[in-house]
Amino acid sequence: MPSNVDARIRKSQAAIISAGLELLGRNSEATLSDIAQQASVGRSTLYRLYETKEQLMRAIGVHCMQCFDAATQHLEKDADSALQAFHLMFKAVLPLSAEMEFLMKLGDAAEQDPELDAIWQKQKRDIALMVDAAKAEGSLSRQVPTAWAVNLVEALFYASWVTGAEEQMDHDALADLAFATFSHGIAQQATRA
Amino acid sequence: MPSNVDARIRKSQAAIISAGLELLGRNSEATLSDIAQQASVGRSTLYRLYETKEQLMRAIGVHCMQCFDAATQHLEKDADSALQAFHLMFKAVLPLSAEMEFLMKLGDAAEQDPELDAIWQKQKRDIALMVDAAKAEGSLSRQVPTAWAVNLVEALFYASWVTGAEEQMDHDALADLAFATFSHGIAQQATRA
DNA sequence: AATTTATGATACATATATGTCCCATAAAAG
DNA sequence: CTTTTATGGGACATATATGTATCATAAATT
Repeated sequence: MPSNVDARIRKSQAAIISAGLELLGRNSEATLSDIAQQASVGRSTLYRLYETKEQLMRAIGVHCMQCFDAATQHLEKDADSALQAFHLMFKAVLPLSAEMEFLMKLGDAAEQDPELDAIWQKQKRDIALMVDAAKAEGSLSRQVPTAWAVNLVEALFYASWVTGAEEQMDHDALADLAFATFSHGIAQQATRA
Repeated sequence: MPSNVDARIRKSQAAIISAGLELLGRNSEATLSDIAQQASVGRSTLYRLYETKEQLMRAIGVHCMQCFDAATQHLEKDADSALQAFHLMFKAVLPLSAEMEFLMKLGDAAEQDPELDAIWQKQKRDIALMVDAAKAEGSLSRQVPTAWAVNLVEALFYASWVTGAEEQMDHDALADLAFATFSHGIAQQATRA
């Protein structure tokens, strides 16, 4: 899609978002000068495209959400069951490590910004729906609070990301570990003597 | 213990550490002025006691580690099994929510500071020893990488802390949830048809 | 090819957090 | 009670990130 906006702008924006994702992900106090340099873009251009630092953070946050949405959109269609959807989710999300790192490190900054917080809460609501579907299906225990399950998913993202960074494990193996931990951890105990 | 240091210094230090724990935990870009004010202490006093902001962060980090150590020291003695030690650990650690929040939000700042990083790594090594003990005992699966189990513990701390902040759940219930998720999640599957 | 438009470099203004110094005062220590 | 010592407040210096404005140049759109 050509999109009726100047090609130079699109190029600059892409470079800035990518650089910001990397630098702000690694160190949330990275400077706009650092980001401009990393993006091979003049500092003026950055300020022309994003009025303030918060707007840049917001733009990157939105970008991350779009990535997540794109990666997780078709889960419910492709999955055999509501539970399996979580497996596909881990497989789809773990490769987005840069975006994950950004959202992780974002943390407190997100709470202050209403727009970023809205994004974050929407993600959680989507996961909550998946949890409820799995409960309705009978594959997740109704004893487990939905809020716990949702936060557990986030936590498993975190654990996967950290483990992937420390050890040299590929995303697929991590996704399997995460899903096994998730499902066996809060699955309804089928047959117990 | 009177400790041969002036009573005023001890009082100031305690107030500063407490204020820093709270403010830096909530927003890692809190100002030294903010902290001094919250501690009801002159800014000069803060600078007299801690030469730089990093030193203050370090001091708070050390304080947190001491709290964790104090809370988890007797686990292995009191626990019936290596696995149960994790249950006691969750119960002991979750009430330290301020310290947890600080260490969570610390994140990237810790990696930069060698002393804080050393503290962090030591914590992980201690947990790794507990994991290995539980593996040796046969209550945790040897299939699960120790690194994964360690990061899972951290992740469950995170999930517990977030859930506790969102919902109004008491620490004991959260500890039970976390332990159940942990043990059923990576436990050796006893009898499976 | 002509025109429009984004770019990058530079200079400039500003706010703010950090860190230092000093001194009268108050509170411990002896 | 006397001496020692930490405190708090204020003034001061400094570095640095943010944000603004200008303009010649280069790259797109037409």
